[in-house]
Amino acid sequence: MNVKNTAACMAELGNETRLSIFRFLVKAGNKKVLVGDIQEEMGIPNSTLSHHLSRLAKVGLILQEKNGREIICQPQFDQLQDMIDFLLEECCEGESCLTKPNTCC
Amino acid sequence: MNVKNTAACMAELGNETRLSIFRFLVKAGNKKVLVGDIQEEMGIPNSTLSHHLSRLAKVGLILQEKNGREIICQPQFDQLQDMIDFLLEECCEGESCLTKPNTCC
DNA sequence: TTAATATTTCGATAATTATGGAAATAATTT
DNA sequence: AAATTATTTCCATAATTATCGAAATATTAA
Repeated sequence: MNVKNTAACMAELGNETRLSIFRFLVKAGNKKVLVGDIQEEMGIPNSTLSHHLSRLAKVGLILQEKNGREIICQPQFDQLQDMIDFLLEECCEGESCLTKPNTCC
Repeated sequence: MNVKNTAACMAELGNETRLSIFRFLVKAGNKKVLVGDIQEEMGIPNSTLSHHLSRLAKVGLILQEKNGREIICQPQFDQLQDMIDFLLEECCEGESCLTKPNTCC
């Protein structure tokens, strides 16, 4: 992971609509969630939803798998974890940290 | 934590310059870092840096404490942790998850 | 082979953001 | 008090983004 990638992921999750979509997928976990399911949950127009999903997919936070005329959306936990790891990578240069000594490093 | 707050934090970290600034502060941990130190590290104009710092402060990811004519900047680990926690809050509805069973929930 | 369904692409508009120069403020030193 | 230092505010510009209606595409069902 690097700054560019991590910032890109963060930016995508930095939109309320996309964050809600992503959390919905994270919650669903290994269930098969279709674009239509997300639309029903979120109540936003097709085109808007499609825009957000393609952005999440572009940075690797979700994967879209085609199945007939439906598309299954899955969150990519590895990518999420890499993003979080990068954020704390060099925390406190290995020493104890301000608020919770030795817990964040 | 809620969607609004978390998205706001993510959005701020979704900019490469701000992410670099924030990681620099996280790395420094409990050392006193001044705006000028960050400027030296980043090599960007005063006005641009000030803009980014005030955005990070606005969402609570950093705290700026005035000390004479200098300003000490500190990362807010609690806010960071809350943000990360919210992201995984309802992960897999408590069941094992796709990539690393029982590790993310 | 027509109709229905699921999803994306196109196109336009409004809003937000990043950037940095110049001036302003505020604290310290001379 | 004048000069220096640290940082912010103001201003303008260019770039990116969110939104959604309408049309397009692709798959399945009638």
